[in-house]
Amino acid sequence: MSGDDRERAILAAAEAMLAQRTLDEISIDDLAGAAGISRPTFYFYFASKDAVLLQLLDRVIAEVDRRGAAVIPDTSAASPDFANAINVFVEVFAEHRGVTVATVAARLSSPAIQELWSISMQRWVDHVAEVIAAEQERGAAPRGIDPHHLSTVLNTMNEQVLSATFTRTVPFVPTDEVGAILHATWRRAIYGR
Amino acid sequence: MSGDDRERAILAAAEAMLAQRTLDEISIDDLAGAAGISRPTFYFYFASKDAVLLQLLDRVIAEVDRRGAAVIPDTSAASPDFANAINVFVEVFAEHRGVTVATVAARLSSPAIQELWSISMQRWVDHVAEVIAAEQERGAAPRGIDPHHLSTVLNTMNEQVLSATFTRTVPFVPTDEVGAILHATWRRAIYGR
DNA sequence: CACGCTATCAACGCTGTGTCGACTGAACCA
DNA sequence: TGGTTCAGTCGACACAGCGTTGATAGCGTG
Repeated sequence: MSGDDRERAILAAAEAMLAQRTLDEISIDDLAGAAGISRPTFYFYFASKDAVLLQLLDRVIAEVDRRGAAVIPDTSAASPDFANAINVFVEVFAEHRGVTVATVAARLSSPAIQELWSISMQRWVDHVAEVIAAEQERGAAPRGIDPHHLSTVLNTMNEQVLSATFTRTVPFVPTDEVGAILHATWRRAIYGR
Repeated sequence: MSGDDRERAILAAAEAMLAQRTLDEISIDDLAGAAGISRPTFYFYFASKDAVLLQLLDRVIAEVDRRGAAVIPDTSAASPDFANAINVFVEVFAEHRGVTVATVAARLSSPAIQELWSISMQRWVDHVAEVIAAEQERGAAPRGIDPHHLSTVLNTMNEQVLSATFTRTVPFVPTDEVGAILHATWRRAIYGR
């Protein structure tokens, strides 16, 4: 087994385990064992557990961006399609719920994860803010809330609502309705009154 | 110094430290030291760090409920006052931001904190859901989103937006505007279109 | 064939947690 | 007054998990 295979094995083991338990219920020994190596050898491939999660998160974010590029609401569109964009988020994060949930927890303790998540969030927030501003510009959406602030709270809402739904932390909204509920709330918050 | 004094000293030390650093940057040794006792003696008073946080959180929730009772929107009110209710949340949690931030982190690992937070959230969600339902009933708010689901996403949004604001985790909205922004978003989400 | 590079791990030291057993002193009887 | 109880205290231990060091083994390549 080559080095690349080992690295892949660690990542695969981590994602599989994260589907079952928290990151800090997983020891480096567990990961190493699942990849067929000893703990010190783990450090040859990754500097820490967080570094593994960081790489998993990086993939997930790349997938969101890739699948999102096709459907992300356009500033120039007459009536931007938020529903599809939100659906991409819901679907991709649901497919990787272990990584998603672990990220939400780990970003509070790991600066690296914090930063990666932060940068991605900012990109999404900025883009949505532009779309909202354009809608206000053309009179389709009312002014009254700063587009960037509104975009921030809506994106933050999505993040936490999805995390709660995935972990079934009451109160939460059902998985199969979460996309529709979020979208309806966005539409009202952006276009309402 | 009596036993009760020691217990109070531990709680006070914990809240003071939480204003500066994370719960898991605080060791039991730190808490014991600050309260003038040794680590084993700490266990005479609390079963764990989480138990200390649990008690601090309990107080904060009690304060929210006490100060909230006066202003919580009434189902029978002609036009419920969400602004004041949200302000109570913002103010009380801001006064105890250390405890608030630690709670958001610890509930992912501590079942006891999870449960206390969960139960309180559910109470707030249920109450707001009733108010929304009443508003829909009397025709002041449009139907289209289930009141309980809407209440869930709005309360979840508040929780996360406040946490992000307190930790200054970008993207976040400024502290002095967060109440107004949340309230404006609630109003649109409940009454909009 | 020797040099360097990848890959590996036994063994170590460290930090933090939680427990056990023994000790102290004050209050409360008998 | 002298024993008993009990809240309060801590030294010392065992343990889990992290991260590092240093030594080793194999493989390719000039």
